[in-house]
Amino acid sequence: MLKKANEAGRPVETPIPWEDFLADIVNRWSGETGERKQDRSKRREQEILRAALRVFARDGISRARIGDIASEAGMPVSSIYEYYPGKEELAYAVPLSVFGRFYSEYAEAVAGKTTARERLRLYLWLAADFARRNPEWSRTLYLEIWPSVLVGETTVRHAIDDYARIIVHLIRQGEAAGEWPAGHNPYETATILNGSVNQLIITWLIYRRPRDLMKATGSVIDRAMTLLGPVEPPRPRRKPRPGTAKS
Amino acid sequence: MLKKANEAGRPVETPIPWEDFLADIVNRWSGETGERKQDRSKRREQEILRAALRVFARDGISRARIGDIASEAGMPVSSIYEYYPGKEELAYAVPLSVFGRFYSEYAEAVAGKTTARERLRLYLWLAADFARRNPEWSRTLYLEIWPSVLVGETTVRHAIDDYARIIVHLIRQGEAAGEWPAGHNPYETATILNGSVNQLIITWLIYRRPRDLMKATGSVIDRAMTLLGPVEPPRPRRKPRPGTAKS
DNA sequence: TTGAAATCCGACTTCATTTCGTATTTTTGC
DNA sequence: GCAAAAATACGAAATGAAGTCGGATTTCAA
Repeated sequence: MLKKANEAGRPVETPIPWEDFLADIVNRWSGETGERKQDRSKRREQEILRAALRVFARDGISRARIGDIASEAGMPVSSIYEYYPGKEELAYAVPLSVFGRFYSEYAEAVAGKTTARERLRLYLWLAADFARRNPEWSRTLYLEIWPSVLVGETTVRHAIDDYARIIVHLIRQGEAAGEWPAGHNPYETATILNGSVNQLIITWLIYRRPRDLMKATGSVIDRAMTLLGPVEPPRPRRKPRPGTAKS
Repeated sequence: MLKKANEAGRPVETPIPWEDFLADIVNRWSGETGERKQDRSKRREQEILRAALRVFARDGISRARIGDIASEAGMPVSSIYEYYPGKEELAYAVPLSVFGRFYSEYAEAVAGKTTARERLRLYLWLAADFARRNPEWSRTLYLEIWPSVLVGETTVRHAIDDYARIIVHLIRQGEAAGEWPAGHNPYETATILNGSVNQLIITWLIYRRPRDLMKATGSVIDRAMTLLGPVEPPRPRRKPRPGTAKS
């Protein structure tokens, strides 16, 4: 097992087993949304969240009205306040309720993968695919919540931090396993990977371009991941040359 | 002159000279903010914008109150409405008033650069540096305006579109000049470059990390730009496509 | 200087968020 | 099962910020 040195005084913690690391995160976000005692209330809370998801995605958080969410959920306005202290808190609860599903999906899908490269590729790919399949959620998360100043010390912020943590972890994992060289700052690499995929998703959400999001995602991920190092150590480097002049 | 083929029916327009292309954009955003007749009004409008910039950056757009902006600017609330139809429009006007400065700075700094690679590198670098030097502006732009759903067919959106257009243009420029091969989709390359730098800026704005933004920016840009191709093509001896450029 | 246009500003209106007291339903103790 | 207690539901009323209006004031050009 390769032993990694600390850099810049930050504990690197490579030895944490991948399964534990991931399970920890999955558990943290798959919990129930609230702490309601009665069953009826739990159902009601779900209805509020589903209604809020739709209305927020349709009108944007700032233009959305609690009244609309209430009627969409089929209950009086004041009942919303029984569950959430205000509009802002509700807006933060909405993406969280879906975040757990993303991590679960990933945990299940990644089970068969053994290399850090495969795991990382799948992770980035799934992020885009999940956003594509849950457009109302991704609209609210990527266009309104994620970059917002308002995200102070909130729970959503921790969920988003975990999102990035996984990428950094996988980069270190690949270094430790010798899948790619360890020369670069993992945070910088993660910034490039994460930023590329986010940019792709955001552009798609706003402009519906590229038309085929997942095709572009595959292509962008593959290119960005070449920054990690050679695909397969023994293989001589060959640049992708898709545009052959003639067939 | 290199003739580029259209792809996906979108006009490519490579032949547009760089200077004209850039001057066009600089002019578009360096104009005056409003169409006020009196001098006093122009000063007043500037005061509103400056006050709004501060308050929006401090409280976030949704929490900011027009009343606070008014007192910060030393005028009654209703005077704000004399200049802007509402809070949302004011929020969009704020970043625009600074956008022109960014393009001007770039136009001036890029004047000496002759290769597309240098121009592109400077552009990305300046974006981060400008954000760092104007934290109130960048906070509002990157964390609230830029990704927002609310940015429908607004003027800010066009300003942001131009931001991305420049990147794509420079990538094509480098292809045309043989600085790097032309095999890749320029939009994908632009997504990676743009996304990486944006991610870096956003992370810095929220977490103040990396501590030294510009050092990290240099490093991230250099790495991401290696995706374009070899650093120095001594002589473009073999092009992927036949019949390209000058013999 | 002077009048028309531009601008200023305090009071008022509108509308969405949030609070509150009571009614209703669910759970708990026996 | 049956109260009593706890949890939840909801209408109405309060709060507060955004936005409107029309008369007063200032600017500018002739």
